[in-house]
Amino acid sequence: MKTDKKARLERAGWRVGDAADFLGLSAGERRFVDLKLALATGVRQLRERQGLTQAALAKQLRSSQSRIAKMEAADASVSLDLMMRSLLNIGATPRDIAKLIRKAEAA
Amino acid sequence: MKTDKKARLERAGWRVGDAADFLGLSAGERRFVDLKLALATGVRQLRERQGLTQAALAKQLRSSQSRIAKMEAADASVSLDLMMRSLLNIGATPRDIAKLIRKAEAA
DNA sequence: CGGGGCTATGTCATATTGGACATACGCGAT
DNA sequence: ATCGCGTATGTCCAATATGACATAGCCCCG
Repeated sequence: MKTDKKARLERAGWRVGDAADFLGLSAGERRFVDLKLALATGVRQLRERQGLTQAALAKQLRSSQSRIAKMEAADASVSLDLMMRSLLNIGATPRDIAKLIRKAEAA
Repeated sequence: MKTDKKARLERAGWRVGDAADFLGLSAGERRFVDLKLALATGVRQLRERQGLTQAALAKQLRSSQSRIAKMEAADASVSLDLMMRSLLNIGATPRDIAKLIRKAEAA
């Protein structure tokens, strides 16, 4: 894993390469955060493509600017549910989402 | 929407075709539940393919049999996060998940 | 007819996530 | 330098999801 990516994840509140490693869950967990990163990117792209500010999107989703920011940063405090709902309400189709997820393949 | 599907959703705690319809969020919400249904199905298939019981899977995921049951029923009380983590820990690749999501296209 | 193994459903206390708010940061324009 | 605008980050407490447990239903075997 590239160090800048690692740093980015750690800033986002994830503990990378720590004690969880010897537990069976870590492989899946890693994929999980990669997947979240991919969706986070998707949200930002879609939002920008529509020329919306975070605040505008927040209003549309009845959320808040800070949530959107955290979401786009794949902060550990935001759920996949919120990301998915956001994507779907921004106009992403299941197909678009599937595409985003396949991008997480590389990891 | 087929009536049996509707009934299943309602049993699972979703309100289908209700007041939310005139809010902007409903289209996305519908896609969201379809997506959950698709993933729920995926979890069950993968689990059965591996010859695991719900209890066994629960242990592997440090969860409980009842959560797994609700998850496979796409109960409104289970998050996408749990489903994703489960899928990933069961051996589903992002690619597999993307495929499941594309199945939600039809809806 | 049990009894055992598996799944379904309901409830509860605890843990995690949510929106809101405040505030800091970055950056271009005046 | 000081706005103005957008984004980032941190902290509240209200709302929602969690595992655990109890219990019920279903099959299948004896």
